[in-house]
Amino acid sequence: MARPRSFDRDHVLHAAERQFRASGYNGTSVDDISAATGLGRGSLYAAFDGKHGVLLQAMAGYFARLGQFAPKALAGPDEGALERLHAYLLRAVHGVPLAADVPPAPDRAAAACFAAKMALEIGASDSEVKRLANDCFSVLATAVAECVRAAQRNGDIDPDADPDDLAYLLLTIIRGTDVVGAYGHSPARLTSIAESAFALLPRPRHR
Amino acid sequence: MARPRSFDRDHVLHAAERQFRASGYNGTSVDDISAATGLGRGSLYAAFDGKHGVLLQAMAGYFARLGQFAPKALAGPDEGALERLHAYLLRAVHGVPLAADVPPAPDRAAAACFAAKMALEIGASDSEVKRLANDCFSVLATAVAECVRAAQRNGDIDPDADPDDLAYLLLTIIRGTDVVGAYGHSPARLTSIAESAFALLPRPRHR
DNA sequence: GCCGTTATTGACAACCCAGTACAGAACCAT
DNA sequence: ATGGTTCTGTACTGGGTTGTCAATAACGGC
Repeated sequence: MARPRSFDRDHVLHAAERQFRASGYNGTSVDDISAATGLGRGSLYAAFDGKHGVLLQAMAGYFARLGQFAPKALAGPDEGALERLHAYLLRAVHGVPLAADVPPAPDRAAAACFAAKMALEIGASDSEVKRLANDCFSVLATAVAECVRAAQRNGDIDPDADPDDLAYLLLTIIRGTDVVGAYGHSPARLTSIAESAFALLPRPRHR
Repeated sequence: MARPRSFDRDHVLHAAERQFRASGYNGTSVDDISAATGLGRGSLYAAFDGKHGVLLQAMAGYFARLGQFAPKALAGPDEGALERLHAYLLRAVHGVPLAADVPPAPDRAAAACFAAKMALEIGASDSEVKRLANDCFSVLATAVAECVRAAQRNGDIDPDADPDDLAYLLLTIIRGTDVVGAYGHSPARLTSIAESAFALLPRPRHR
């Protein structure tokens, strides 16, 4: 009946996300997005309603990927919960893990949580971005807290510890490594931070 | 001999810092800086060499304030070291503390570490900003590590723990709360994160 | 094969921005 | 007072930005 789209929507949004990640929101022009995605200006406006629309929809796509991967990586039987937490922490510290085995990104600066980066840059004046970013955080917090509870059931974490508090703390550390990574610190340093954090998790009092 | 400056250099840089904090680097125009500082374009260029110069010098001023306050807040006798660490952590979580008793900022978003915010936004493509930000981090890391060592000498922290690792971890948490704060979480939640982190510090094995 | 419908493209206009140039003002030494 | 020097504000320019528009291309039902 009518001419079909010549591009894959998710693919375009992902390319735009990479661009926003690399240059920030205010640092990327519509022409940059156009070059990164291969789409002309007109198509961008027709399909996504301009720069801000691209951002919102790219963040929604990011949120969807996050909500799909994180629970999968953290859920499972109680026996392996602590080890899953350990593995997730170690990977997250080198960039938000969004796929099973692919390392998140070549350079650390481009691997920081997309939602966090946008929230820090424009969240103060863009409540929609702020809300979307918070949603991303909530999904992760829920998944991590559930994993902590599993580890508690298995006797690997102090049952008196509040699993939600612990989840918030762990995610705060992960987000903190985004910043420390942006300073230029080595992956080894970030791994060391993650290991230190993991070692401090409260173990059961009496064995 | 010649006409003297009609403005206070540090005062101007501080106003510019506030503006950069509120809108980001790419989000503030020279006119914004002009309005925030009360200086005309000409003066800005003559005194600070344009927008980028203003940023660099504002960051240098921030670094200086940081290097002056943090060691003062953390240094002292071994007996009080753990408590100083506690107090610093609790305050830092609500914004980088730069003065003795003034609370850092009214809203949390504007209180995030200036250096960290700039490093995340443009550090990937501006090595000078990246270096300055890292300097800020190093000053804090040194001061915190020294305080950890003092607490270890006093028997309040496990002497087997690596004080540098611990300092990095604590600062990572503090930087992480900048991000979590930007999501819009309440001060109470941030305090809770800080208390959780403090509670997990490794205490001496046998009392 | 034609036609309605939708995507795509490139160009265009209005606007904003960084940086510069110039003219005037303020100060101090003499 | 006056002149030399430096600060201050404003107007200007070249470049880049965003959002829109009209013309063109592609597809599928008929």
